[in-house]
Amino acid sequence: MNVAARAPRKTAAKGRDAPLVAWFAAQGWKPAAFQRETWRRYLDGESGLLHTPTGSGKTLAAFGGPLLEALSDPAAQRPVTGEGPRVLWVTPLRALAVDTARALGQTVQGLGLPWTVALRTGDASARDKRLARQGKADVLVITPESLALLLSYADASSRFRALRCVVVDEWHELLGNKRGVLLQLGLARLRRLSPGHRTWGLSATLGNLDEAREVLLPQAPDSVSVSGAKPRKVTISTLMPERDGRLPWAGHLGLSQLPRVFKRLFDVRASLLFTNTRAQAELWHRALASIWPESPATLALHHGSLDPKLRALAEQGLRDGSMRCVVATSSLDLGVDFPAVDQVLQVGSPKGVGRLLQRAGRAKHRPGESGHVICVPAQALELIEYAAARAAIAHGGIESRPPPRGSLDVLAQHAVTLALGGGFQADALYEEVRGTHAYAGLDRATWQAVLDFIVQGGQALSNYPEFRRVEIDAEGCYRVPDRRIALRHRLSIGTITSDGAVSVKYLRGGGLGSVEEGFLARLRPGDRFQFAGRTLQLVRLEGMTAYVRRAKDGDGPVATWQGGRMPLSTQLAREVERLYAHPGTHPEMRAVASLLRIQADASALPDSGRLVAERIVTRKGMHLFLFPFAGRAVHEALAALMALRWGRVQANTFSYTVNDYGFMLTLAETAELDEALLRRLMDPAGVMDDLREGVNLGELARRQFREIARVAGLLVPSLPGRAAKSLRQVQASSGLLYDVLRRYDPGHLLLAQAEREVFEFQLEAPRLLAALRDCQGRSLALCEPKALTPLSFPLWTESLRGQLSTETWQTRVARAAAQLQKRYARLA
DNA sequence: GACCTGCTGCGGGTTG
Repeated sequence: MNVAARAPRKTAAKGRDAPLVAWFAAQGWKPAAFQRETWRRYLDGESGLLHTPTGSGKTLAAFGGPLLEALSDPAAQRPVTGEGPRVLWVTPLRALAVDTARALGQTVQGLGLPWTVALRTGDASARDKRLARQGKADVLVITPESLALLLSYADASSRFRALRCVVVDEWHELLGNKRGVLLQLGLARLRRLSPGHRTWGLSATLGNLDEAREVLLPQAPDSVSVSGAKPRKVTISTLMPERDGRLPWAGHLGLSQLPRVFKRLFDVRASLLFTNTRAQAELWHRALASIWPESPATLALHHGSLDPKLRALAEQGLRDGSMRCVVATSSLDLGVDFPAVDQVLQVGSPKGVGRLLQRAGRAKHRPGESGHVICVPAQALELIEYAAARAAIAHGGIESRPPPRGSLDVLAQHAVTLALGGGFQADALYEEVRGTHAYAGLDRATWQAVLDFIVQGGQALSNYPEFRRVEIDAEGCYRVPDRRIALRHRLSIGTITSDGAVSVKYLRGGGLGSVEEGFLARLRPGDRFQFAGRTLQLVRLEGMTAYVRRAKDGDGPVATWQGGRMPLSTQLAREVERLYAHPGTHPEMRAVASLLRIQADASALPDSGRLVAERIVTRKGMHLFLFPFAGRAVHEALAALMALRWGRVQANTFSYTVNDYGFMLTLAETAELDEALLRRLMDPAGVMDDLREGVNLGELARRQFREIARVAGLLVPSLPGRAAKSLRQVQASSGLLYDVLRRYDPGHLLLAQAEREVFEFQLEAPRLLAALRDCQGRSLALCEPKALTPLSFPLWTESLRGQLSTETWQTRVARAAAQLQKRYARLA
């Protein structure tokens, strides 16, 4: 149930919240209706989810309840002495934790409560860590990982006795991933240790808000979502191509828009320029720096592979207003607000509705003012995505974040944590974890397999003592007897895994960040490369550290990373598809009108009820282009699937290229193709079996297994301060484990988990199935255009990339583009 | 003349 905050009801009017209202008044504020509503519900003993945009007083809404409770009860004001905390505040980000701890501390002080507020994250002060550890903090701000750590101490059960309230900030960020699952387990533990406390989640707008509440509060199925302040209106504008200035048909960098972006940057004081990839951010930063008229210190770069010190510098500049522009990736999507930012720009595809909203919201918060983002297209078809995002926002079509279920690696980790944290009884813990959303369906046999796994590693590994982590004592209690195992486990707590990266350092010390081994492998000492917004020269590579010196200038490749795939979200893709057929009045659609005319004339326009297929024969062979608009990952699986099935009908050699709109299947030999065959190739029946055969499942599962093995505690983590392990080392140990298990214990729970995750995450099987079913219901427009079309051209250029040098590639693309332009000139 | 693909997040210590 979703309730909007109304005027406070009678109970509140009776004045239970008077102390806070008075305090607010003294600050010159007036509590909002949703705040008083949240306080009232808290005082009535309720848990719930508070749905409200950032910067709207949600902190005081969530903190107010426990404050009021304490103000009316002298016993609750007494500082805790080992049984604390009273309030546990969970946030997914360290930086946010710091900010929150400060804000909560000021409030506590302002109200004259003798409480201690402490921060418990990896980088918290020793004092704060000690307070947390000894249960002497009244208010504790913590991350899901640090909470797991606290639960791993033998006296954990006595350190949460005073708990009255748990607040989970930015719950939408955790809901859809394994970090959220780890937190679900932690919360279930807290409910056991301290029955009766209340839990409040804070969430931004989300497609599955009700589900978000149910996952957070499985123990309170009739709890409510309180809607806070109205979400800020967000407007989207596009840096339209100038009259006659056309946009490229392919590509994603957007540097052709540099002069116009540059002008926009100097219209205001401070801007955030968002890109989709780290390499793209590096390129844009470099391009801007080459024409930057002000002090270089006013332009900065921010992404996840930069040294935290460099990132902090950029953030500080945004905070104190000295920064003019920061080029950033998602590393600045979240977290602390930067009131000095006047304007947000997004280069290239927004990828998702929620993502664009989030970025738009990073601009200055002024009461009553709407959020705004200026979209900068890198290629023509992206214009449609901007219009689609605007349309989706208008009717509230925002993405859901589906919560994971049954992640046995996380469960195994949690079980070892609790075995450390005073030990557990199998049956009691079974009931406890079944109380979470993620493991509500856990059966006895699987639970037993998890227990066997932590006790002896499973049958194939039982001879190796390092996998026998947990012992069962005479009372049937599961415990960790070995201190080394305890240390190892605490070191590998958490669900975030990443492969070893090479850190980049100056000879005289001073880290710049990290790059991937694969990128450095292409360089020799003396070579130059672009990273961290600088031109660097590689001096030498020592283990997992690259020593560099600053190069005056010169080229060299820009650092690249092989990150996630970020497929276009289903919501956005559907909207894009709809706009092709029903352009409406969006200015972006007017700008692509001639392009759509070409597409319609030479082939057909996509539509919600129509699937466009193009068959084009070139010297290379026969190309089939198909446009299901289902995102990269799905298209990859779909292309593999169709190649396999087609090969069964007729022997041939297949290759494919994919993007977010569709894929291109290339056949070495020309083949017959009609609608009936196409439909057969896309038949949803038997998809799973065919995928198993068609994609290299073994290799995918091997990779997925590496991450699962880490979370489950099978891989020995490198100790802090010691050299990081190279990818090859980790690959070797996880690969060995994988092979051993496959051979001697093929039913091992983690192997099954790896395969499941390959289907779910890498192949996006649920979305693939949905796409296939959806295609079944559509009419087919099987066209045979004489030349590449606006939709097929980008895929064709993509397919050339692997085969040609950059230069030849450029020439080929340019020539093809020129030919196309001539052919289509009469239409455009 | 149009072109360089792929994000983010966390985490030790039983002592000073």
